[in-house]
Amino acid sequence: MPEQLPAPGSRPTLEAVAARAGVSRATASRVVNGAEGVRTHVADKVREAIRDLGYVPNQAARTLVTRRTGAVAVIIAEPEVRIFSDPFFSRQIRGISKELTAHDTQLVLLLVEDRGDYDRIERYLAGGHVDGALAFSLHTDDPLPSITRRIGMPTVYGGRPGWTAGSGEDGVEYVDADNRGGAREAVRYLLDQGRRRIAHIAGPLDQTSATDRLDGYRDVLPDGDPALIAEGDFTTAGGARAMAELLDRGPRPDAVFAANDLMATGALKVLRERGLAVPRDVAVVGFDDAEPVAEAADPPLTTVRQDIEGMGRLMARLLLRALAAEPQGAHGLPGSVITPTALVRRASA
Amino acid sequence: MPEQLPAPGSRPTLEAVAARAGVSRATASRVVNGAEGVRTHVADKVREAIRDLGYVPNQAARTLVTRRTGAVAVIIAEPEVRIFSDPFFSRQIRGISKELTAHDTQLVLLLVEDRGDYDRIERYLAGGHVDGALAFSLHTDDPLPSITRRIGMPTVYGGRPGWTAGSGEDGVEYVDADNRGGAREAVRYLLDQGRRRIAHIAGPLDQTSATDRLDGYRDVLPDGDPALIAEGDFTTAGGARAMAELLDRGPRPDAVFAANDLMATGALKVLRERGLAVPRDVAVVGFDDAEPVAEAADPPLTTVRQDIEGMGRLMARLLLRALAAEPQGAHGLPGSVITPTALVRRASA
DNA sequence: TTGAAAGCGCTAACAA
DNA sequence: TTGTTAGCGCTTTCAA
Repeated sequence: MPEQLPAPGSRPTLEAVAARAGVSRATASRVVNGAEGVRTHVADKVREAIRDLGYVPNQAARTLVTRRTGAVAVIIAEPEVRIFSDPFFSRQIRGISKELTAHDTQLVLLLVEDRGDYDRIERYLAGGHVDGALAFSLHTDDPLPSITRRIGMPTVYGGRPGWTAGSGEDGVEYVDADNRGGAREAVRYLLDQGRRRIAHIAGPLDQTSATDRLDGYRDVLPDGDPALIAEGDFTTAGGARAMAELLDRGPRPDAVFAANDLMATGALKVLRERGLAVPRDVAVVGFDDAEPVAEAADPPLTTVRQDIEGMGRLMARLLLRALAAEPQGAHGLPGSVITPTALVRRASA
Repeated sequence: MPEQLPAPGSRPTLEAVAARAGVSRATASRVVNGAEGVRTHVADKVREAIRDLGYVPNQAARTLVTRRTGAVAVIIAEPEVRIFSDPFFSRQIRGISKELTAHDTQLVLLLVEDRGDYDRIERYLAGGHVDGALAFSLHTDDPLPSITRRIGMPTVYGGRPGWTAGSGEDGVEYVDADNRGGAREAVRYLLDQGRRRIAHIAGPLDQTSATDRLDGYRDVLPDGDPALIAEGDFTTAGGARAMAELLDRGPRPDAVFAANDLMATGALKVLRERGLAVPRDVAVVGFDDAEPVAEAADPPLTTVRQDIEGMGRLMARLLLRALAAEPQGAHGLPGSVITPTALVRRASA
């Protein structure tokens, strides 16, 4: 007769499992955690009790003693507009989720609505809810890095942070696409097609993905006309605005390289409205190969593909590696990773 | 001299706060939790100690005794394709996140990749990681409801579950848009425009959002030609396929009501390819008013808007209410909620 | 190979 | 109004 009958409505504890299997709590714990040195016969009995009782370990109790939560925070701080119009985030989260799941780690999503939210985020991270963090799209003055540093939370960034000059010095680890190289390839391609006035619709220049792509454009066209560069904001509307600006400014460009597909779509729309044929009059190249935007565009977009889901997986993998290396505390993370891009040819250029 | 010096690298505990403030742990706890009956002077001293030490309560310890985690799971089980091409989810998550944040509740994201994942989900929910769950897009045979029922996890669904005939009987609570009413409005509008052969591109008929919209279409056209109905899958490609089918089948429709905007976009593309003018030859109406798809479409889509973010907020609110009512255990949730839709007129019809 | 026992940090009776 | 105390369910020495 087990003396530890579970209270009605509550879940069975390890104590109950132990009692049912006729062993001590310690032994039951060993079996649950797959530790060595338990006689197979005993282990089997424990497993049977676990099955019978439908036992599931209580995470809070476990965390309290191990100081590990088995959870990772994903922090997304991005103005409303972009999160929704850009499939980028959901794709990357998908990659992250796959990798975390494969390692029995949970994903806690923290959406930052406004600046004041950072207090909440800091409290949350410091409260021991998660073992590490993944963060995206940092602007130059983002308070997150100083927070994670202060509380010693291992963090991997998606996209090169604005304050990092080159590759991962100062201990910041990140995963990014080869934005600069991809941009170079796009512009070179347009050049090879015989285009001579190649414009660029840049993203918001407080984001490194935007500046890196602009840098790539300039690498190929170092003596380009500055009037051929307009700044957008990574949205369709912004792309349209920039395209209109470009057309109004002076001699018509015969090609446009937009820093993402959404802006390229906006450009397409303006070109159509103005009666310009794509690619005959103006060739258009985007960036991202965003699903379904790029393929569904009219005409379908030639664009620079980046493996977004793969980048997400990579971020998770780097973080998990860091966590395995040091249970908690200072970073000391290894280098960052730059993933390759590839030009995808469709009808727009 | 406080005898409880925090171990190096670890965070200060309530014990340390109490020692520094010269009170007992219980009193410190009362201050942290804003309980009544602590002299202001004492409370101030405790708060000062909290500030000085940078104390943040340990969630695991708290959860262990209160049996509350302050976290809610959001479970998304949807084939890859749709999650990424449809802004629906990110929008709804946004609404959920806002509401949860406002109530100091965390959002744990569980993405279901395949059927086998449900074991993991069940273990997770049973492990006391979260107080409740929000789930989406249940197909008729989804195993989730039986799981949440078995382990007594309060759950609110997004979209009417397939096994529910009408409104929230059998204790299932959900939030859904007025799919049927919205569909009726769309079809009536086309009728009012003088359209006579109105086709419908339905969504996958194992989802209630698809069947409800089809029902709305049939409400208005009870004697319609069955050849005017084609089934899609809520993707652009599926919409294109269905539109092609419709055109190949027989007398050309002069209007199409697609069950979502993505499929409407696909239809638009096929119509354009076949040299049919929209809306002159064929009027097109979508559903969702998806950002940026509907507005960016060519021509911009007339569509049925639903307040997706609001639905997300509502889901969270219902769940939080249920959690407040009963700390844990059986459901007994109040009724479900149907939110209104509105026709948005643009150029396509 | 197993068990006894000491906490992890916190809340919540109950006493004072 | 405050303090003492008994756990919450688990892991992990340490001894047997």
